[in-house]
Amino acid sequence: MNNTSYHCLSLLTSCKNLKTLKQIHASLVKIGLNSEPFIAGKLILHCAVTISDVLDYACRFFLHFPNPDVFMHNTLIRGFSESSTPQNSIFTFIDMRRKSMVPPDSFSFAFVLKAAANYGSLRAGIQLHCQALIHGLDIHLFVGTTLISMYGECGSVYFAKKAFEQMLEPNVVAWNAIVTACFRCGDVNGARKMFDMMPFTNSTSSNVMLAGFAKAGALELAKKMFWEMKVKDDVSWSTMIVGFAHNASFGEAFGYFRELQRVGLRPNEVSLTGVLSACAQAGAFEFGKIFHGYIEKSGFNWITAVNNALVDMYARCGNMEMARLVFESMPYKKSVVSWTSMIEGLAMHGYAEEAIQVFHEMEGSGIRPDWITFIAILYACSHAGLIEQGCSYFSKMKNVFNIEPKIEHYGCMVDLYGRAGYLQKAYDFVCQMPISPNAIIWRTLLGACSIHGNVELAEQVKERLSELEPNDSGDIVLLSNIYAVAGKWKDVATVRRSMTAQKIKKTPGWSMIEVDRTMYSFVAGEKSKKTTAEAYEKLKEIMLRLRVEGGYVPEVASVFHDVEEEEKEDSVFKHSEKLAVAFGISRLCKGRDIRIVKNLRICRDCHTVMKLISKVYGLKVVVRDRSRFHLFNDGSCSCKDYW
DNA sequence: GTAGGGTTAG
Repeated sequence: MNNTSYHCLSLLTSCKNLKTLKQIHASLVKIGLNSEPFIAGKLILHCAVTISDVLDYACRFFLHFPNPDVFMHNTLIRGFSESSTPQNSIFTFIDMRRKSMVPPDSFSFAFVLKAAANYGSLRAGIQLHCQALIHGLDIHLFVGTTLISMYGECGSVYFAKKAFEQMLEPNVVAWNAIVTACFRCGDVNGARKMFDMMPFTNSTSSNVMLAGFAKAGALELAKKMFWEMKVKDDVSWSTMIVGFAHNASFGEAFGYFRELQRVGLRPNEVSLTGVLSACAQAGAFEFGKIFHGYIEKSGFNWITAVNNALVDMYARCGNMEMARLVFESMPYKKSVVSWTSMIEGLAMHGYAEEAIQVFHEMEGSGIRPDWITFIAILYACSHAGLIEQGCSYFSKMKNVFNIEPKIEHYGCMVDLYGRAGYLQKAYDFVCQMPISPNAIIWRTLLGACSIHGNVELAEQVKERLSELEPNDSGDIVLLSNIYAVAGKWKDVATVRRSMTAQKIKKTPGWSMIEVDRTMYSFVAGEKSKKTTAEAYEKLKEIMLRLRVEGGYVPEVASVFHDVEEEEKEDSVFKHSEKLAVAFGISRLCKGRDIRIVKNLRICRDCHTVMKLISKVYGLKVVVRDRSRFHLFNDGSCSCKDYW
């Protein structure tokens, strides 16, 4: 290789964006080096892997290259395997087998199997396994390990174990892979068995177990193992903290975070994202701000993942100004997660237009939206009643971005039509879906029937739901409420009786509020706690003032059963968000916003009460319910009563 | 010149 080639190579490696890359490519063409296999390989490696989102360019270059070698094929296969269209990785592999004279090597299989795993296609995985067998590469150590992981990710623990058994000399990585595969397929006992049989011990293997237990929700097992571990590295601690956050054990997430510092370790970026996720879910705004301060001080604000967690935390704590500030001052390139978090945050707050604008900015910045971005944008449209725009994004996703809609996207579309009152259209849409609808899809439609009081359709939908998940308390309560609003008390009674007979309990509603850096939770109808008693006292006073000054009339139409008016009032009076807001008014300093997080959807009556409180008491109330944010200010809500 | 197992946000 001559000096010019070396010069071109070093230019390539330092190149960071498509514009410079195009310039280098042009000069390569000029001096005739673009057909040099080694240089061409490096060029394609750069487009397909190193610089993000220039895969199209890599592909075009590849297609025009006379006889691409195995390296170039592998690189393109690798680039597609991590993209939002892993199928293209498999197509490239097939093309290589059909058209090219170069046989695949162990790298080809490692990459293309990863694509099958990312695509979640067991069928493709098995066919590729056969191909590997034909080439005698199925027993290759790296290929074998990738086979195990692929089968695990495609949900077949049986094939994963088979692939493991066929390995000649499995090393520690292969053992860890089979344990992870068992966990991924929900085979916790299998994972434990394999772990006990392992001829190696290192801390990675134990961390595999911790992560597996935590993901399976077996926190007690994870804790037991964690405390028995002689060497706990920072991954062990981070794994526990993230595990707690995922399982809604927020107190323990914070506790372990403190403890890791107490034993003399420093928090790393993963443990920080863990505690931020706990803050985000619990709506712990004050805690979140403290962690933010720590992140700034200790220099973790350079890490994209940490910033993304901050954006999400602020958004879920109802502070979009701070979310935006973090988002806009991110030092490194924003990732697709950064953009999506921002879009979702805006959408949750009902700022649909802004969410759409950020989506366009994202397109302009060259970051390709992925399937979750589309969920966020469809959610924004459905919650703002932007039906035409929602439909156009849905088709754009398929036609422009080549992203195959998943069941979640179909769910958004059902919500889009249903919420806006096009119930028949929503129903037809469900019937024509190419994927068979799951319980969530039908439940979305049932929710729409509830909003628009369509009893007939609700009954049909509930029947479908009963086939899939017969004992879901939420569905039964929803149907009963639909009957109640329609005044069909006989049907309400029948539903209630069957619920009692089958011993189905209603999911208790809870609300949380942060006062003086302490989280207080309230449960509907609960009377035992001291804080609850305090809240009840204050609530009585508030309701009286709302009646006198705000002209409040209780909205009790959806109350569960046909009882006297006074009793109905009493029933909505007990809702946890009312207790939380009363507690906030009683404890928080004047002028402070009240922020509440609730696990279920806010009811119509509570919604009215919050609006009146914001007017009569002259304060801002922010309620994050199961599906979105409500910002109550001066007598109205940011959701414009559309939720 | 490219690869496999553990924790990272939406």
